[in-house]
Amino acid sequence: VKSIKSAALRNFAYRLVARSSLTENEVGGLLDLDGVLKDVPARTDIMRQGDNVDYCSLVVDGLVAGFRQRKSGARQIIQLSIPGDMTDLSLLMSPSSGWGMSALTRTTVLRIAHADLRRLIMIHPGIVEAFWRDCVVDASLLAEWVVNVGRRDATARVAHLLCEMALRYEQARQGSRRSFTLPATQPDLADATGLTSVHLNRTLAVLRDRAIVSKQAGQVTVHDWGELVATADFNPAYMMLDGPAVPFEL
Amino acid sequence: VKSIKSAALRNFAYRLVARSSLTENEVGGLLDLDGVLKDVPARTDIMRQGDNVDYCSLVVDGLVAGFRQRKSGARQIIQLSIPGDMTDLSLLMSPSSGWGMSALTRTTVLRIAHADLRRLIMIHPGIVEAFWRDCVVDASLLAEWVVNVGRRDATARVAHLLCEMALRYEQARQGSRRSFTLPATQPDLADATGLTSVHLNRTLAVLRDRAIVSKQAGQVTVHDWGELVATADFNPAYMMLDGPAVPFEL
DNA sequence: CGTTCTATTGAGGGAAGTCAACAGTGGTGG
DNA sequence: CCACCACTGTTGACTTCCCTCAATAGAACG
Repeated sequence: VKSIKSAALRNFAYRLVARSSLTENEVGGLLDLDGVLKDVPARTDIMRQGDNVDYCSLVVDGLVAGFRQRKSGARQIIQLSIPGDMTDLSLLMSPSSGWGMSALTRTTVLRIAHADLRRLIMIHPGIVEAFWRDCVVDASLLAEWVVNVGRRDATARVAHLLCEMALRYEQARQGSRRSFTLPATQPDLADATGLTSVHLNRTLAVLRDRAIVSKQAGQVTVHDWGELVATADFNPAYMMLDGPAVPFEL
Repeated sequence: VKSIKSAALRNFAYRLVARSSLTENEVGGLLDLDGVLKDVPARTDIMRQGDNVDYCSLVVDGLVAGFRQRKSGARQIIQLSIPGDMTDLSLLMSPSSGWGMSALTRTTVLRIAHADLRRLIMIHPGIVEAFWRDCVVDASLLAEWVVNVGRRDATARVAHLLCEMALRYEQARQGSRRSFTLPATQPDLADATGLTSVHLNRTLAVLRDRAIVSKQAGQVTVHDWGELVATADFNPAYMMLDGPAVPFEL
């Protein structure tokens, strides 16, 4: 149990360090965090929109979707969180959750109290910056999702989502861009791309028939990365993967 | 000139204070900021995606759109900034601009150096929180835009955008939700909603014919706010207008 | 006073949605 | 251990919402 927690915290620290310069001391503070492990079955809500909670959820294993729902029931997935992601760091700055959270597959999360996180950022200014920057990165992904559903047709949309997830899993050292595990169902992917599950199915078939990418029971295999990038009109700049910015100082 | 600047800074402080508790001292620090006023003609780029700048832009007057563009040229507007908004506070956490900025109408912005803003947040921890929270609010708007283009039809989409802008102008004390000035052309609104300008025109016609809302040369008149909210499936919770959260402390 | 942008309208086409049926699959409980 | 059941994936036929192309009038701007 202890090793599971520390592995998860290491993944989280790794994600932060990819974009922010942290001192050894600060990384140590991150790794010293503790929380409560929660196992969540597939297809169950972790949090509802508007809920007030006093902890953040670090994904240890599985896949978590943030979503908003219309009165009609139509669901739009806003964000996908993979192991090593904190699903809702922005909760530190907001009294209640801006969107619902649902486990798409069997998932385990580590709940870390806001009080602990706040204590940490009071001590280490570099961590404030890293957390804030993490929220900015999430916003940049959101902006690209607006472009995705707003200005790409179904094929490009699905291809783009797969490009993004490929690089994220690769960056998190959980597979490569050529092959990774994405335990989301077709209805889930439809909700993430603003399509219906029927049309998403047809779109995946097109990408498979063109020998670009295929998905079998959660396993995504990219046969032609170049073609995938081309059909998605994918430019990874928005993911801010270019390494840490200059340290935060005057 | 001096009074223009300080009015703009007051508007900005007002926006922050609506969601964050700041001390008098901190507000004073904000109001003491200074920068360079820039006049920008209508339909001109302020910043291109990927540009590196060392200042943030506070909208003094006019309307600024943040957008991303596909290789094909298709443009998606990501964000609209009205007077009192800082267009790109997130630049403090990112080496280069994640999206382009364009003035939709004749606009004047106040450029404030990153160094000055950083100096301010080094001194006042409450301002760090306020800035960070401002980025979180922007992300929440982005999330709702994903829902908008992903899961609403054209009528609801346009209605929703108008609801959001109505409350924002009202909140910023620049008109009321029944009547406000939105100096965006129909092609602009189309780019913000993921529609074509032709279809946006027809959609506006529908809303006008139903006596819900009409737009004449930048002036938006809401004839039936309840109907507008209903057709938009609008729930303002995501705008975080419920006043300041508890002050930031342990 | 032309030029360019903006708003409007029509006709036709196409991408994605809807409804429906069925096969595969995995989990669960008897 | 097997049988059931719910979920997932797949396919077909039909519909519809939105796009495309095109033309024109009006407004803003130099």
